[in-house]
Amino acid sequence: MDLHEQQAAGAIAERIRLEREDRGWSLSELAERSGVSKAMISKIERCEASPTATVLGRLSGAFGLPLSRLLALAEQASERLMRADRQAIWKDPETGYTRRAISPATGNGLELLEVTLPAGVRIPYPASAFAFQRQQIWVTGGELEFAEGEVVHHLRQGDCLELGSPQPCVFFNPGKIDARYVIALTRR
Amino acid sequence: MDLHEQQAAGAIAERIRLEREDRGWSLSELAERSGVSKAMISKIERCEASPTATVLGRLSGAFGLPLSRLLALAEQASERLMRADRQAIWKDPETGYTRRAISPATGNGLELLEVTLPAGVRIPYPASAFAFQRQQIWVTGGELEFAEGEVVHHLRQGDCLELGSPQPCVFFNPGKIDARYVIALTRR
DNA sequence: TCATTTCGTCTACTATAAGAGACGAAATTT
DNA sequence: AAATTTCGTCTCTTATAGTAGACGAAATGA
Repeated sequence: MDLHEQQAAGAIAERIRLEREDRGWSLSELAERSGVSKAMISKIERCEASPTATVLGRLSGAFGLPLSRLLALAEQASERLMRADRQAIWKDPETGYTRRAISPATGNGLELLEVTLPAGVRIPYPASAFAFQRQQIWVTGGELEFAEGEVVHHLRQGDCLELGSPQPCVFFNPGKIDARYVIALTRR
Repeated sequence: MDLHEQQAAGAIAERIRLEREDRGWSLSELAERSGVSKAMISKIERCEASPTATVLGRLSGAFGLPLSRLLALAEQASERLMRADRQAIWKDPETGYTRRAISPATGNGLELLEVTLPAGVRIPYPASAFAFQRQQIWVTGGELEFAEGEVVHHLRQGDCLELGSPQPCVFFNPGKIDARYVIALTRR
């Protein structure tokens, strides 16, 4: 279980306890309302179990919240300050492509990602990935060839590109050294 | 498993398959990227297993999406037309309080709920439940005593109240017959 | 045409989520 | 103060989530 998941699990646990206590419900009461055993809810709140989608659905139902909203609240619950050593990092085992989530979960829809793209690596994205967001790409090191639909942009260190309407895109590093760039995006 | 959960599970399954296929990834490829076995991903996509929060976290990580966003997309994926017989209903076993989700998941932030509140029943909500939404209450049958912080509103059939700033609220049915009302709310 | 690879499903097994009920601590009642 | 209730945790069992690897079908290549 990596850092990202640990945070998620802990945040979900806290959020469920919070929603329950806000309503003044005991474990037994929530158990009765949701149909999930109180032993299980206790374990979930203490991070001793990872709830299934089924159980999360029942709990969010009892709270009268859509599941996505319960999760969003959980993610928002964390700190406004995200220390460098707590930022979630994800690395593609195959290409060495690395993505670091800079922003705290409380991003108010604004997210910063720092990406390292090894030389020669090509990363395609479907148009749907850009459907509900605006984003900019700021190259901080190396060079990047960014294909936005049919249009190809050659970006060098310091360049910053704002993306247009959603299109299938490809990130490609044509150079001999790692490319580094920052993605800034706002949701919706 | 009630209707709400069935839909959720099915929608999650579809969404995961969609995100995977959009990226042109095979089960093996997603398995490698996410650290979840391809057998498990196959079961999840075919609704033969309910993924744990841990596994959902790994999958959303591989897609580069926050978990709440993946779930939100899953919920949005359903039809624009929500047939009456497919609307999720939740009933409090203790009080008989019933809530029906009228709107399709594609509500664009607009949700309609129809509530039946039995005579004499009292339902409190914490202020936090109203934090990121505007809502109105429209009484369609019986009468409703709605306490918004210190202020108490007596609502009769046909009345419609717009809620103010977030405060702890209480729904109470002072009458002798079921109260029925519609909640219209916009998120954020 | 036959071999090789790739894909998703299936089988068998292990790890763990989930439920039923017991238990001790704390609060409440009489 | 003793009895009763309420609360959250713990124990034990069962159900099922999750993994490793085999398998047949389809696609690809020689």
